[in-house]
Amino acid sequence: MAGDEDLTARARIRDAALEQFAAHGVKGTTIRGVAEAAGVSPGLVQHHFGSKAGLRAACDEYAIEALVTNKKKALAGGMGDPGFLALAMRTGIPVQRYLARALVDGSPGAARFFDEAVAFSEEILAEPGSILNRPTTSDLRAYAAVLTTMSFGVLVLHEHLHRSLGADPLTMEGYPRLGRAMFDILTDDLLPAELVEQARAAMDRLPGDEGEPDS
Amino acid sequence: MAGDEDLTARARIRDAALEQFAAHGVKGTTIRGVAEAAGVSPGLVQHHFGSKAGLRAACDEYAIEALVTNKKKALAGGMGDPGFLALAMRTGIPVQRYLARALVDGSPGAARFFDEAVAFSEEILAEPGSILNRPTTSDLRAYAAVLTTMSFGVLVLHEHLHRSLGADPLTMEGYPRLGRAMFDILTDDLLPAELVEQARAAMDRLPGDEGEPDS
DNA sequence: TTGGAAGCTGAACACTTGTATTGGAGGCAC
DNA sequence: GTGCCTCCAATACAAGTGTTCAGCTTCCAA
Repeated sequence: MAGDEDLTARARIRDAALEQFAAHGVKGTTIRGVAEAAGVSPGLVQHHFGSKAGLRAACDEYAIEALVTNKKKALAGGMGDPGFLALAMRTGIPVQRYLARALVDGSPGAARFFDEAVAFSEEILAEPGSILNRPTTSDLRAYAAVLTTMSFGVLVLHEHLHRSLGADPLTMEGYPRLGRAMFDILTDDLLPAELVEQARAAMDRLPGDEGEPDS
Repeated sequence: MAGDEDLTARARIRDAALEQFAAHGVKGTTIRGVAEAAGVSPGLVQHHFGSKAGLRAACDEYAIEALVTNKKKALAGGMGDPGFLALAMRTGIPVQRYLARALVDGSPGAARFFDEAVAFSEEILAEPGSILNRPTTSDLRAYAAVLTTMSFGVLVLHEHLHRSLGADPLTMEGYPRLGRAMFDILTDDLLPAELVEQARAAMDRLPGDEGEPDS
């Protein structure tokens, strides 16, 4: 927001688009809206990105690149983190919000991003010398996928969490409550053993399920 | 899909709209598209619902009502469930998908729905004689909110889970893997005690956080 | 039979959308 | 200066949008 004038017009357009896409979705944002937010003419958006699809592709690329860079930094910094969580905390908020929305709107980049996050999770979970305890599951892939989904879910629905908690969990003010709650949930034995057994048995009786297929 | 012809045109329009809203978002669905899917003329949509906003409001109302009805049935049936989860499984898939999308697109109905789900979760968690173990947290509200968010997150991002797992977790074929993974995750002590302590301490050092505010 | 209300259609209107085009301003090599 | 490039604004246009409206059927009570 501050110091926007330092950026090139192209960068300002990209940033504005990132924000608009995140806030209103792909269909909901207009070239004209992005142009106005960036303080340029609609024509310039076309000039730099060719089309709305091109603009979105540029946002995808930028967001993923920003996230990868950050991930490398986080890992190099040596902070042991439970997969996505700590990473997400350190990454630019606009980028996160953009990816969260892209995940719902269905961009190819976001899908790739999600899949990589799952693979990364699975890798960490399987690692013998991991910081994490070894998960007790016979279906590591599903374990990783669901864990990833839950993490991203918090991102995607942060607006509702904001309303419910009174502070945006994606900001420094709101994050601690979210983080503590997640730790509590992941640490707690919320489900009584009998209930779990009962539910597992029930699911075993469901049709169309034969063990855990995997590639 | 089958036997649609039995429904009144109004109901067919509503069902088609529910599906289109879920699939393409509010901005992405058109009156003409809904009309075509329902096999009626665009004019009839206007006739029955007045406007696109009216159509959406009707979908909101219908979806929530369908869910509430189902919840009552589930509770009356006496199946102890961990809040939303089992409930969601028994509710109509289109309704779920619609609400998931509405949660992201931001409809008043969906927001209310989310808040009620949090309240319901909190209630069950606090209940002394609950089927669940008592959660160990000093911030029950955040606990319930995050738990709810995670559950809904699975719903919102089910498309990606589908891609990652090879089967839609919202169908009978795909659900067991999702369910088992969720149980594993909620049951596991994934995070080592030292790591949790360390992270909690780190969050205590964050600025802008004074205990847990509550209403 | 008649009248009117309800269900329903298709065309038309006003507006927004993405995109294409034209052309101007400012720097830079020659 | 001249030509040429990039950056940029303004306008124009075709497609798609929500919405309106006149008129058609169908049904049912009086």
